[in-house]
Amino acid sequence: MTSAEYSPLARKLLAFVALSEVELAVLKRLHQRRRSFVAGRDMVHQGQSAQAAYVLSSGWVCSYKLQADGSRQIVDFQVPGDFLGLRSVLLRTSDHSFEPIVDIEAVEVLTADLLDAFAQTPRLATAVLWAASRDEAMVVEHLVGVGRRDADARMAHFLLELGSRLALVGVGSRNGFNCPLTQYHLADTLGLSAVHVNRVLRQLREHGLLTFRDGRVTFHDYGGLVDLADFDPAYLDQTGPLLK
Amino acid sequence: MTSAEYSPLARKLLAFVALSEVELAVLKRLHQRRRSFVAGRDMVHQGQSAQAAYVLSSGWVCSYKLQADGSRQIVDFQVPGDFLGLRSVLLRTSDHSFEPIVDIEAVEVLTADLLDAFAQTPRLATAVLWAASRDEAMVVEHLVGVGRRDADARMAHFLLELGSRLALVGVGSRNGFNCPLTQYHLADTLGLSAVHVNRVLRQLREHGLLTFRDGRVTFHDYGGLVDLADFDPAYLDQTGPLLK
DNA sequence: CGCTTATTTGATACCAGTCAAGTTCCGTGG
DNA sequence: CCACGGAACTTGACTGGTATCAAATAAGCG
Repeated sequence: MTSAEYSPLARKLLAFVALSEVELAVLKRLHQRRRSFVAGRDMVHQGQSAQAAYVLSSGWVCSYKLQADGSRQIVDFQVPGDFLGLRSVLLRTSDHSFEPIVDIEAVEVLTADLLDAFAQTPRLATAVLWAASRDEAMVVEHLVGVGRRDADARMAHFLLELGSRLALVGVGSRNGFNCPLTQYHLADTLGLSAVHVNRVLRQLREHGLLTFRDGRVTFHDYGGLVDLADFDPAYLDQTGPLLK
Repeated sequence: MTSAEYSPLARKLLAFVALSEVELAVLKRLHQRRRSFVAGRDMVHQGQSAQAAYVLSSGWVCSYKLQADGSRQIVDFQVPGDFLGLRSVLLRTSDHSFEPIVDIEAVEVLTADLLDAFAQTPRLATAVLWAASRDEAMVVEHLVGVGRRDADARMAHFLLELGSRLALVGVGSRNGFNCPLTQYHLADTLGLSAVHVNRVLRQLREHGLLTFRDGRVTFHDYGGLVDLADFDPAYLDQTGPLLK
């Protein structure tokens, strides 16, 4: 089997743990049901108990939490191959909502099937734990940004991280990437107001660092951005299977 | 075997997954080596690759990230029974540093032993995944606070969460809890300056909500704090084993 | 073409940071 | 026993980064 034939999830997990034919087969049985969701309409609502998780096949999703006062905080974004709602399933309560940024395709994974698969193939559980750890590392980096970086550095760091993640799955490079997000998404991600996001983007543009325009992010001065944001992609990169 | 005889880690995992005698025995073999660390001196340094994780037996630890400009962001706190450095082990790079707040006792868990144990007893891997998910849920809640709550609500939410966590392990109640943190710890946790932390604490005190003084947090108006912080402890609570 | 959504810009207000100085508390050594 | 030094805490005055309010301009879309 060549790499191209694997599902997005298999490709992701293979970066962490070398899986046998048997384990890959178990993995394959996990997700049979394909589902589509349209942009802008929530997939799962906060507080709702989830019986299924998803693996994103195509499109972008963000997960966020709403506050009593109506403001929202976007926690992270999922791109193809990412898990979606794994924590909701494990903790038996959806503590997030999920919004598809564009129309998406996802495969459903039932809780019971997932737990069965873990019992059958321990290495699979380890692989998922690994993937979850990487996701947590991104949330941690996000927290640091919101807590301790000013608006410019926060924006630069976020867009650099997103660029790196997309480059890892083959979409985008050091020159930039296509990006369906609105400035409101950026605001809710970075803990800023939409108005200020606009000003920050203007500043970055006027300083010759990057442009965010017409659904595309273009990096004009990658090194300058890395300096500004103190960006270190170590936590994203996985050079090869950790467990042979 | 009665509950009191379990190790802190076993007690924690039993809240998520019912473990057999065999699994508990595997768990017990995992941590044989006890280690102590003195307050204020880092256990693991950022960037250093870790070969071992720890389970905290007694004391408090915080994990944090340092920025190039010298500021730091505390990501979370560990109290007895919590994992420490699990992500560092899994991702083979320590992306945090750990500071013992007071003198602590911890048991060392070697990476290789942990992975072996997962292979032998899949349910153990599932249990650890569960525990890691709860930890991530706390980081997410922390992110929301820093991104979208003003300083007062942020402080109130943090102290309420800490109180609830401590109550779960039997230390502290709705009246308050003993707290070895300095106002600098609070500042680095909440993304505020130490000066402003002091002002916020004064306000909360003057409004009759809580006092932070002489190593003790006292809640004067629990309901008022819950309102101010929009606090919902659902993500902390685990009513019983999810996997029988 | 008129509606809505996204973006842009200016003016003003306020939350929280910074700087500076002072207090309390405690441990240590003379 | 007291003097000293350091760490944590406290308070005031001022500054500055972002939010908020308001309005104008573009860009899709039925």
